[in-house]
Amino acid sequence: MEIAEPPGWPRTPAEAEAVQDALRPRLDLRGPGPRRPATVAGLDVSYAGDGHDTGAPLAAAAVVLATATLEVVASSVATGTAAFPYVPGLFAFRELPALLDALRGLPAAPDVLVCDGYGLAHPRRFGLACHVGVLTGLPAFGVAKTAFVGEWEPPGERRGDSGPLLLDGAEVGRVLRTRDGVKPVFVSVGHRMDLDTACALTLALTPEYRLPETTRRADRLSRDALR
DNA sequence: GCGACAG
DNA sequence: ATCTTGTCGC
Repeated sequence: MEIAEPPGWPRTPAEAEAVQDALRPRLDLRGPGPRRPATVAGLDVSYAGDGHDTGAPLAAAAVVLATATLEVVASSVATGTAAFPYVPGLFAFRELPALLDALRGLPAAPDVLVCDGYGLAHPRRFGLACHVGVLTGLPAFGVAKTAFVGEWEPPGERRGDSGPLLLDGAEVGRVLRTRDGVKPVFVSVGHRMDLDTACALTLALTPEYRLPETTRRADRLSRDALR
């Protein structure tokens, strides 16, 4: 798929925040999410050695699944190096260059992008899923494995149970149980999506495991590409 | 000021 | 994120 090259990549935290502020006006949080997405792409990045080092070798993967059958219909990998230090809140800049390269390798644009991390549930309300969504123009949301910001209460123990992730009184995400009695995941919208649709899609992508099949496939592909 | 902090 | 042994359970 085609993706316009961003103006430039930041090298310092201050520059990174400036980029976020420049992209923020392009965020589309209106209206419902995609009606009936035929395909969903999972994105993930794996590192060699210490994932904190700048310059660490990495591999980014994009795996497209048919929403109905969860079968892989396309995939792409891109290797590179971490061009930005790991800074909670700015970690999108570490993975973005390689992730966009991986997406460019796809034969066609998927209907939705699922990121391994956060969207609006972010200190500056602009996590990885927001960057990816704005830069590709595609609907995007994030599914994170651990808490980052906001207040929340553990949801019920059954798959499908959920509760709000609140930041300053606003629901910026949802804590969702994808498996009975298993630690919940944190879902938040990135671009051209609504929370209900994002949570419904997350459940559709987790018929067997806690994490979405999309991110599981992308994780395996990126990890394999590293060796 | 101190600690916590997606991957 | 990655580095690792053993262990519990379907």
